[in-house]
Amino acid sequence: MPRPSAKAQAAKTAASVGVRQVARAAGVSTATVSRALNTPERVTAPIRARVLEAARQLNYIPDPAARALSSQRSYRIGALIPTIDNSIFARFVEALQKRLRGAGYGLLMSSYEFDPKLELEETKALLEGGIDGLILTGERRDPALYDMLAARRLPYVLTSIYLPEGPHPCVGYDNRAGGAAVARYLLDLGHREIGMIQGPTAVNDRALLRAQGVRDALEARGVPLPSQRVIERPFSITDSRAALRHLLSGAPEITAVVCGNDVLAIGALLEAQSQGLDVPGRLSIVGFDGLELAAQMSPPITTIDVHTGLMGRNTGEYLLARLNGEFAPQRTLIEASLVVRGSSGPPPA
Amino acid sequence: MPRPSAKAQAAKTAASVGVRQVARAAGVSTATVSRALNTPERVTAPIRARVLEAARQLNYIPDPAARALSSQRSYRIGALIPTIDNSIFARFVEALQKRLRGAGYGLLMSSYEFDPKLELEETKALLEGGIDGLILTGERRDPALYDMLAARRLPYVLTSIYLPEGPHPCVGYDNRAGGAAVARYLLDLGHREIGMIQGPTAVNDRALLRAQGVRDALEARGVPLPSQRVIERPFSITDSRAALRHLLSGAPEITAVVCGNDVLAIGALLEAQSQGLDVPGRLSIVGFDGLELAAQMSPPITTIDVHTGLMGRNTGEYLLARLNGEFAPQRTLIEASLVVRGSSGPPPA
DNA sequence: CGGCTTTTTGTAACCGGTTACAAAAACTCT
DNA sequence: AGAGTTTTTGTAACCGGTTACAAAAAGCCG
Repeated sequence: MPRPSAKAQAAKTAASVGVRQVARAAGVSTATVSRALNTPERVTAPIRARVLEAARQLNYIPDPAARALSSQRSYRIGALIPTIDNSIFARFVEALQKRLRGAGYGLLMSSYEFDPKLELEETKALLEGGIDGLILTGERRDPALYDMLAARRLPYVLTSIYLPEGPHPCVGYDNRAGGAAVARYLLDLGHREIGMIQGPTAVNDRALLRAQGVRDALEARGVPLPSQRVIERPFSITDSRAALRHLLSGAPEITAVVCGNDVLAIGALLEAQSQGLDVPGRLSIVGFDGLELAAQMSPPITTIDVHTGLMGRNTGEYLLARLNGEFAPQRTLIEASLVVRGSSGPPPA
Repeated sequence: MPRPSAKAQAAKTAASVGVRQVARAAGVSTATVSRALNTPERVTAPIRARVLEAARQLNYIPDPAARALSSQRSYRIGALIPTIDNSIFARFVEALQKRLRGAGYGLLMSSYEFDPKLELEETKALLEGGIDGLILTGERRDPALYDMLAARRLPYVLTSIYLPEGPHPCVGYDNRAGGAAVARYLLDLGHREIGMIQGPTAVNDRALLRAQGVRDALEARGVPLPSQRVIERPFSITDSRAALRHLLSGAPEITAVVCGNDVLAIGALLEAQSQGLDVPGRLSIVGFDGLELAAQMSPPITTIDVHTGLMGRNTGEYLLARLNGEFAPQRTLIEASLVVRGSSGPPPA
């Protein structure tokens, strides 16, 4: 009965090259092959050369699952992005991915459309799929999520936000200071009748901080911001256009509108123009983020550039350092700079 | 010497719950646990209940690496997207991800910025990271990439393109027909002096097909499209604005511009407006893709809606079917529909 | 009710790497 | 040269699931 051999045969035929094959070809042990590939400095030069040559000749590709199982590392990083439907995340993800790829890590990205429940679910799915680290956006979220991370001791980092204190590592910019900066800029131009179209503050702490920054600055100069001049809307052009209509009908005296991000600002600009309002002559509009499109509108939109490419690189840097057991600063502040363009100017005389 | 036991001890302490623990708790074998979780119908109801209860109580989470190693499946799908900096891919990816997640698959997305070399590299990285299937955009690319897929027998599918024949499975729309449709629409309006701002045809077969469709339609009606009325540019607002300037200076008589996608159309519209040209009175502008932003511009832009959400779902569907050994149609045509809006009208009298 | 088929469950090998530990080799120094 | 130390290499266990095969249990039928 040729049973067992037949089975072994079949298995062998299907099997591709593994460490054992490479080891045999190079005349060394499997341990040496593994070392030659992963920690080359722990193997003498001639042997290393033999192994690498054998691996090359056999066209050896390590099995990622086997590696993950035995090393207890998946070489995968998860990233939770509120939505990919905003190109502000494009540069971030691109830079992040580039940094991680260079270190042998893959990126698993999920979006949750600003829905905390979905965020929790996606996190669960990422954890169960096996990741070595996680990237989150902002701080506020279901505490259960942080519990899960703690239970697994999973390295993570918050982005798009800078927290001067608290337990969470972060790489991001100061939303509140940014909000204050645009508000001060408008005040300095002479605006006193100011309105605001803010993002969804309940589920988005960046939107909340930006709005608070604006309030801070206005309050400091004694300029009021009554609630009927503040409208909260999701980040969409359509919603923003409706918001501006509403704002102007309720408070036609306003001369400037601060928008929670550039998407809202673009919507506001389009609406103002289709109403025949001169921007910035009649109405100044300022945004936040630094989208390419904002710069290309007519007039180009004044905004806060938050340098998300830089943030992406630094975020990758942070996680890689943590995963390698190296030092990584708990907080990294990304500069955010006011970019003055044509959509803002002095109020009408 | 308590050596071995000490070691075992340490290992056990660190170890979290696995199939063995669950099996012991439920009073069954590890095989039964595995079956109860993965193929519940192969286990009697009472035993299944016991196992599931034990797993729940112990808070058991299967190790994805171990599962991948022994089942030879990573439960991961790779997707290569030209760029995430175009929200047309946002809906696609979102829908795709939703479908895959629902079936227990994670999505590894990479972008390559329309660079074929980078695309090849990213593919290699994805393959070496372990994926069960791959999603590509368009057909034309380095043949080495297809070779790699063939060598591994990796299921894959092309998207954003529909190929009536050829070896590759695809889920996508007919770019050429779409291009012809917009051109015919303009012809029907009475336009005879038509220009085109097309995408990078050398590295992007969708852009090429769209342009060909336009040429087809014009030729069929005997309307010329001389080369000085065709400009090729990368998909960016900035480039598109420059392109329109150039086009109008070289051929001021044109009354309509066909754009390779909505990003180009938006740029063209912005440029036309900042030159004080009436759209559509003086110049009609049409795009391709169906971005939200295009619909929100003033005037809203006439375009071809390619239903990428639907495409995403169908793409997921296709790969899942293939991975489960079920039947999956080799080609799926996604409808693309002309959406007439305010940016187009009859030529000036 | 005994023999035969079908279904359910258990045992243990296996996936393909990594790494603890031991053995061997190379190096140091008196 | 030989004892002691350090470095290099090999052996084999291990990671935590899945699954082939065998054994046991259940179902069927004359």
